Amino acid sequence: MQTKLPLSPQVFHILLSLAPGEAHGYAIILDIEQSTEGTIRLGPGTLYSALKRLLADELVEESAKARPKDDDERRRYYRLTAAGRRLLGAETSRLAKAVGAARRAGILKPGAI
Amino acid sequence: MQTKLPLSPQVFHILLSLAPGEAHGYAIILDIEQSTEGTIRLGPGTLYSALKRLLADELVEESAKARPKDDDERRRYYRLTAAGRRLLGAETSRLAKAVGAARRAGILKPGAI
DNA sequence: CGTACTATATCGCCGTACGATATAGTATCT
DNA sequence: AGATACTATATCGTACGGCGATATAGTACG
Repeated sequence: MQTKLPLSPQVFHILLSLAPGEAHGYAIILDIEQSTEGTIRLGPGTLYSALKRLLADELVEESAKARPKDDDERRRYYRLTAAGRRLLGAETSRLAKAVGAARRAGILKPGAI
Repeated sequence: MQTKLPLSPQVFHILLSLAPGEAHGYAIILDIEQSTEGTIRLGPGTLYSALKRLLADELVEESAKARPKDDDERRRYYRLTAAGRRLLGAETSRLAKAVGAARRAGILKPGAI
């Protein structure tokens, strides 16, 4: 994968899901669906293949976190690397500029978020 | 093409380029490169195939605008349809929410745009 | 005891981003 | 005049990635 901008919306949301801390794959799927109000839905093919690429590019790493003893054994936890966090920041900044340009072009209704 | 969200960054910028008014293909390429400071660069393959799809989906239409008499005859001008403008607005709103979420997650350095 | 959910993983299809190439007119430089 | 670069659109082939389908299997519920 090209580790440069722009990121696909899917990859951006995967990284964003990992920003607060570690999460396992299925939790990422649910989090993205919830936080985007259903606009972005990842199937397993999208998520696990994207995670594999992110691991290979060292933007994400697997974390051997201390699990509570009733945690589902199948879960694998992931977290951002420093490079992943930087890339997420760069993409966020790019998107913020794009939104600003769209605003200036009068795309959003006055008062829209 | 799916006329629903999310848009690819490339398609988003093509629509955004057409927001102020009509433009021809090559002008779109130059405008995107300039407005993104070189972050997004479309090759002809990307632009013209995307335009073809946007025309087929009636998000963009060709405009027979009044040309100045010294205008390059080869140029073909495009403009947003109402549906295209709505879609661009929906995508902008989606991106604004995503940027807001990233901000709340502390991704951007304090003071960043 | 069947249905649904949780959880990860792989396969294959298909759309699309992209570079290469083609064509050709215009502009600039020497 | 000839070479080079830029403007402008178009098509082709490839490669990557998003995505659904499928597999596996454990958990939860009624």
